[in-house]
Amino acid sequence: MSQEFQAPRGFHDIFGEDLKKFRHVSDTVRKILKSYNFEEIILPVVEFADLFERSIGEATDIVQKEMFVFEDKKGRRLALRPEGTAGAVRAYIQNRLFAERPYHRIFYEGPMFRHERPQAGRYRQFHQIGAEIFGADQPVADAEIIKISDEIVKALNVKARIEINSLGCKVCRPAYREALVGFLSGVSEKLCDVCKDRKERNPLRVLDCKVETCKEAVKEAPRTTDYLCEECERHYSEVKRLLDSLGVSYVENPHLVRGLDYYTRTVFEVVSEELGSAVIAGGRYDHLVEEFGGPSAPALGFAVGVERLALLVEVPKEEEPVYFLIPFGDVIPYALKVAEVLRAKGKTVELSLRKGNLRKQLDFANRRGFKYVVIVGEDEMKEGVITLKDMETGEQVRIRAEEVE
RNA sequence: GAGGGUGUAGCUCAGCUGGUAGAGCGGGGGACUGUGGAUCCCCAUGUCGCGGGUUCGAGUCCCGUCACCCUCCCCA
Repeated sequence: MSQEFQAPRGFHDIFGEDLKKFRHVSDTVRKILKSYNFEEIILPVVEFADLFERSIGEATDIVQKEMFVFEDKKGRRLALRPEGTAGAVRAYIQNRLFAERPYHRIFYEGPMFRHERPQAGRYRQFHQIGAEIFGADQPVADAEIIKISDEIVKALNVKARIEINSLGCKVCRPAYREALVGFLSGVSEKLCDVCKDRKERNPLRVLDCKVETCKEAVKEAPRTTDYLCEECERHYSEVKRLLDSLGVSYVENPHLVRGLDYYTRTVFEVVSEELGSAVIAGGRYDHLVEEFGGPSAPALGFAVGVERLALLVEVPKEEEPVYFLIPFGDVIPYALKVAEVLRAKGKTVELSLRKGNLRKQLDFANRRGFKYVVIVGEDEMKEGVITLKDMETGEQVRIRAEEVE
């Protein structure tokens, strides 16, 4: 067999066991979100490129080198979405959801695209489930979002720790940034080459660097939390107090900054030690809706990395039994009738297309792991019955299809 | 985008310093046309990722390319 085509780098077919894990993650997350009454919205995969450029930030890596950008026939710059929040904000404004009621909880699920080098748990097309709350400035909303993340990893039985931080707001962030830049120029020689560059472009990210010398250099750096204005401080304390009362365990990471420009105040990540990366992450973005021409609507949200979680989960085995129907001899029309009767009773029935004698058929059924086999031969047809065999016990009975329980 | 590794049958992998393809598992057929998990026999596993070069001769050496894995950058 010579093969002409393969999927492009970073694009994957998801099937078999992987798909079972994928669905398990997705179903679990959706169930939890629905229990909080989040409403689903299906968002387009393509948006105008500048939607992402202006929300995520021109200087970020996602925008600078990871976006799939292309032109339509009229020369407009479109992009495959690299994340979901920007599109959700656009939809919130465009559909005037803010006019319906003071706040909104929505969620969406689907593929995201980033043009980067694939690695374990990282693909060019990957899937996220994102949830957003629009029109809420209360700390309880932050606590709720983080609590949901905690519920998700617990429900999936995944080991992960929650890290939180506060980045401050329009009022306190500039002062902090200035202090940080000042500090960084002082330790400039100790920083790695990447960080020397980052210091100018995106100074907050230096705090996040994994190079040992940088970690060391940055130990005494000013912390975002030391520069919070009174309101941000109060907000952050309240979020923590609520998390404590909910029994959600977390660690404060003053160096957690996140890579997207739109974040304000609370940011958080749910980090898997095993993967060494975040499986859920999010935060507050209080000005984005307004910046995009909507009303003043403080908002927050998070995104769940479905593939990353799928790498970490075990799928519970509780599949419904499948009836494997073996027609034997010249009985196809009768066999089809039998299948119809069983399906009408809610059973899952697979008609065997395997050729060969009964022994082969049973051998095949055994290897496929079917719980039940239904044998329909000429004898059965004559009497209007079926032979139902339990493959685990080996017991079998001759009954009418209508009598199957 | 940078660095390293890998690519041989459906899967897991052998194949020594160049001499024209192997094993196990899996698959198909049979022993055995109405009763599975066992055993035995037989069969096919294939453009050795793809393209070029060196050579009398390339799975093996060289170059390019594509994909995957790992590290970095960054992120879910």
